[in-house]
Order: sequence, then C-alpha cells, then structure tokens
Amino acid sequence: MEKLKIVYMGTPDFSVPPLENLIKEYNVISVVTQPDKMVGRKREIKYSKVKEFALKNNIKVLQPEKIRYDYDEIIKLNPDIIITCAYGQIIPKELLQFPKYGCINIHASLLPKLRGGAPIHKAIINGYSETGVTIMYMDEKMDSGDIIYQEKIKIEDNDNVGTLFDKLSILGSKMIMKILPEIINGNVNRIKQDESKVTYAYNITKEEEKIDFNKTTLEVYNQIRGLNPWPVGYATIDKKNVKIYESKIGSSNKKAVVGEIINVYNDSIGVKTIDGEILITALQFEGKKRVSTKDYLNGLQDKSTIIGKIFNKD
RNA sequence: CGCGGGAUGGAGCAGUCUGGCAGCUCGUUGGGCUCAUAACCCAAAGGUCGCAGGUUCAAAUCCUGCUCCCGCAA
Repeated sequence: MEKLKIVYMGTPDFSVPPLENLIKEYNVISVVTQPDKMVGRKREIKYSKVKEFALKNNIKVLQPEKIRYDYDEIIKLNPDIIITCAYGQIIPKELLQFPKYGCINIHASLLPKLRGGAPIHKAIINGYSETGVTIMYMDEKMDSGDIIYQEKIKIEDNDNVGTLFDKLSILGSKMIMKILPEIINGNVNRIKQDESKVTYAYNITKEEEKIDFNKTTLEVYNQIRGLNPWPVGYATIDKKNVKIYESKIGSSNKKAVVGEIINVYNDSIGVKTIDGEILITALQFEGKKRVSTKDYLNGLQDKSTIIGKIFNKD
C-alpha cells in the first residue's frame, strides 16, 4: 500500500516536532512555510525553523508570498491530506476542499479558547492554570473549524513561554500520530466549536510587550513569563529601554508609586505594583547583554542610588 | 553603506574626554570567627585592557584598519 501523501505547513520551532514524527511513518511530499525574511542588523536571510528542518531531510519546500492566490503548485502535488501547524497564513477555500482526507490543523490551545497566533503567550499572560493542544479540521476562518481531538496540559507556576512551547509541541506531535490513522479511517467525531465561548489570542503587539506595573504582582509576574523567552517584555527607566526577562513574587508592601524601585536585594530589585512588589531577577539594558540582576548590581558603584527610580515614568 | 551602544582577571562594571603604578563589587582558593550559615573578619591566586598597525620617552587611554557582541528600526 502506498504511503499517505502529506503536505505539511508550518513555520516556527513549534511546528518542527510534529513534522519530525510525521516523516518517520508517512510520505511528506512537501513543506510549505513562510517566505524567508531579511532579519537583523546585517540583513541576513533567515530561514524558518521548519524550512531548515525540511532542507536537512531533503523535503521539497514551498514558500508562497500569499497562499490565498498562490496555491496551484500544492494542488499539482495531489496531497491526500494537508496538515498545518502555526503556518501563519489563512488557507483558501479551494485548497481546503482539495485533499481527499481534508485539511487539519494543530493548534496550541483548548479551542474555542485562544484562537489566533499567540495562544501560548496569552494562556500564560491571562494566568490560566491549564491549556492544551487541539487537532481540528480547518475552515475559512482562523482556528474556527470542527474539533477532532484535544488534550489538556497543566501550566505550572514557573512555566514560561519557552517551557510551555516545548511541552505543547511534543504533546502536539504525539497527538497527530495518534489521531491521524483514525482520521483516515473516518473514525473521528467532528465537534462544532461553541461560538459563545470563543476567545482570541492575537499576535503580541509592542504595547503588550511593555511591562505594566499598574497591575497586581501576579499579573505582572504572568506578563513577564508570558513574554519570555520571546519576544521579552520591556520597560523604560531613565529614558532607556530595559528588557525584563525573569521575576519572582515579592513580599514588601512599602508605600510608593507604581513602578518605583523600592528595594534592592542580593539578587533582585523590588518594584512596586498595585498590591505589593515584583522582584526582577534577570534583565538587559540597551546595548548590553542579558544579565542576572545580581550581576547587574555588582557593576554598580553604589547600589542604593537606584532606589526611588521609577519604571515607565516618561 | 538604516540609527545607536559595547569588548578591561571567572561574572558584572569603573578608568578613556585631559596619555604617567591595573581599580571596584562579586566569585574562586586558603585561613579565622560562630551552635551554625549563602552572614562577618583576614589573606592569596587570577589580566598581552577584542585583534593588527601607527603616534609618543611612555598607550586601556590618542590616530587608522579589522573582528565579534548587543539595543532600536525593518
């Protein structure tokens, strides 16, 4: 029997583990990923993670600028099924209808919650205690198709986007292998999404990356870990940008302006929030490398001079 | 040639403008104190000051070229 012909569409790291599993047992005839981007100061061309992986494994790579118009080549490949995972573009109707077994998507949330491009970030920022992966049929709107299969995962208090990414990515790669034979056999239920429970997780904006100390300590903590290790939250101090990588919950309830540095400890600085104090433990100033707060403090002539400075004052 | 910051013992920095003994806070090692300690006290080790060339009696510092790192913008 001939192997199932799959076209796989995905872009970031998250999309790699499922692809890695699929090529072991199926015939992945092509990988579709976002166009190469010029990135960085040196304008280097950067391939997507999925493209790098595909090239290593000698899989044909397609990179349409706009798949909405440019999908003929995929049709010509005559795939039996299209599997997407964080691809980044909406698939047109003509393509959705083409494959024999349809088009399915791996999405990193428990749909109908958190439709969109940043479900992992938003799950943490929103303070959820669990999230998961949904495998679903695609339709013409983003992440709105019928659900095939879901699994939950707990969000630990110390998870950040990086750790949760890894967990969900591995979970997703296991789930697709488990459910794909059922899909081909037609042994799956299609569960319509409850439109009244839909929430969205649009891509993170610059404004959302700015750490807002005018919130509770827990909310600030969640925002910081929900942006780490990418794109990383920032705040301004003395009119300079400072990236804030890691934090801990503090316990001081000193009175001060929100955003003011109220304490300097051995390995952290305490910043006033609405209901207490957030301890910043790793940061990065403009032009500098990322350092632990302990290292940053070691470089200061007099640690006490930063007390009273206020984040996001300007 | 998009804009800007940076490279100084293992870490983070000062010193560079105005050339003149290699310095600070940590860490490491050894010793001391203590019921005890990541605390405190004493001591030691550890640096071709990113690379190459130039100016000078003398260069971390001034001049020229190069490499690498980072922030912003895309």
